[in-house]
Amino acid sequence: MTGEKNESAHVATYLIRKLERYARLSPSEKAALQRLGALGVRSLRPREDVVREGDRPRVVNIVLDGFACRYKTLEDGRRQIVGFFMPGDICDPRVFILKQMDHSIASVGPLTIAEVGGEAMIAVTSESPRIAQAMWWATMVEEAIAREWILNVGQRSAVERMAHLLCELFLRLRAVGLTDGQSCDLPMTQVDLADATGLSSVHVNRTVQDLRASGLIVWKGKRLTIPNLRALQNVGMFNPNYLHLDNEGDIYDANDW
Amino acid sequence: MTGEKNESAHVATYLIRKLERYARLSPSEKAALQRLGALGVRSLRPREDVVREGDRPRVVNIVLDGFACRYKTLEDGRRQIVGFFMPGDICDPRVFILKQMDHSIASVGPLTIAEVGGEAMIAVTSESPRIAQAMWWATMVEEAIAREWILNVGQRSAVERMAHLLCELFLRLRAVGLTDGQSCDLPMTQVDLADATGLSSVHVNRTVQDLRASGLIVWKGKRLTIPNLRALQNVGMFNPNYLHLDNEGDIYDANDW
DNA sequence: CGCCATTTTGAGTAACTTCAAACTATGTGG
DNA sequence: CCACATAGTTTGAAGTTACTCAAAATGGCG
Repeated sequence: MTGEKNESAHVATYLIRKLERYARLSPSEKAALQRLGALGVRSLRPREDVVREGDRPRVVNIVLDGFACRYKTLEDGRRQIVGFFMPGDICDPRVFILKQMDHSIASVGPLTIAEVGGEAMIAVTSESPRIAQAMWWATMVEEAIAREWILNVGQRSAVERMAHLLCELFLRLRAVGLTDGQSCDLPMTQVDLADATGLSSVHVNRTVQDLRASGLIVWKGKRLTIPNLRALQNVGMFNPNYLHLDNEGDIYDANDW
Repeated sequence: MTGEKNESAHVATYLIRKLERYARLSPSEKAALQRLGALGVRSLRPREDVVREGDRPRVVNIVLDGFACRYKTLEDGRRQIVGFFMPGDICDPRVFILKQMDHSIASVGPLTIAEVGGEAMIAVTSESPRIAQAMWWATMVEEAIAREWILNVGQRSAVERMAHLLCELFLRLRAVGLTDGQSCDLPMTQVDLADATGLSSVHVNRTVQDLRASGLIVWKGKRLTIPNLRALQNVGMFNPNYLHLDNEGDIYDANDW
């Protein structure tokens, strides 16, 4: 029950934790983010669309709880997941600039999101340059993740790809405090992983079995354990630099508490 | 000799053309962009690195003339091109926020770029909200392109992939006025295309030959002709929506000329 | 002309796909 | 608590696409 305790008390907890990966925020900045996250809260069941390709984006979606994914489809039904969203992730702080969505967003497991109007997003960033910077940072990290995925799908073998993806998910979850030692919740099915890695679900299954057999992962019923993260990283040739998790904007840390 | 005439007279011609895909700019805004592009101009020979993974980003690079690419490599040498830059493209208007590059940028053919300091970038966007918006727009388009590449590499077959990539390059070039009817300059080698599509260069060669045999492309010595763009788009299941080229910000058009 | 980069060809192979069926969990209603 | 339905995982076997290796041909350039 990921984050249920926090959800009621602090809607934007993960958002704040995420942005604080870039720079520490002042209490008033945190309060502003809390207000953002509390605006319009929406709950979805697994596998529901949040926005569909072709829609005119009306609001900025911020993930409060659960997982979502961006995906694109080809005319003939082939589907590619092009990114995962987890608590704290902002689905493009400036989407509303665009006339139409070029991809869809859907829930993976059960999902809670905040819907924030464009004006509110602009307001929060124009009031705090540090938040504005943090939004740019988050956007660049997203782009970096997309590029790493191109590398993943373009060059890595099936085992490498799976290992890499699992490392990424684990580290991103850990960055917002959603891991529990070596374990974390993972609501996605093998079919989802297939769509995300560009492999067939059959091959994903065999690959997962390989990783299990090597003792690199323990994965049962929506719960993933990585006994030796370093080892899994090696298999996936995972270099975490693209996640830019090391408090890069520490120069911008708030000093007004 | 792509853009040589313009280069001396109007350094930032393509940058302006590109941003005007989003919203028409006022003369003073254009002048500001001209000044940006004229700051530090740098020329590179083919296959030289502009920035390397691990570097601390110092400046924002803006392509004035020629092609560049972003690429990432794996420990064992496998290389993936994760995006191409062409004249008018900005290599991340806010890179300097990050502590280190998570990828490298290199010239493809001969390349001319402008190096713009972070302060100048901030200045130009804070002076004109329309330019600021246009920078966000350009960034989102870049991300959209990256996502489309994930789809390309993850789901499309070799022929589809090649067709799709060529359509993208052609349309992006056309958007800044660098096509000549059905033709355009393309400095990349088949090895580059292989690195960009995640295929082996041998297979790229065979795929290109297929496309040639079907009359879909004429490609000889750095010059590409697409006799029937619609047909090539169909083969690649190319939907241009992700390029957001249709003057999406027309509401923001300047009315002060 | 000669050198080097690039493209092209051939042949054998590996990685992953497809299809189809069986098995296992999970949740629901009686 | 069982029976059933449904979603998800697992297995087997055969097929394909694209890869590798290696060599030959072509092209561009000084």
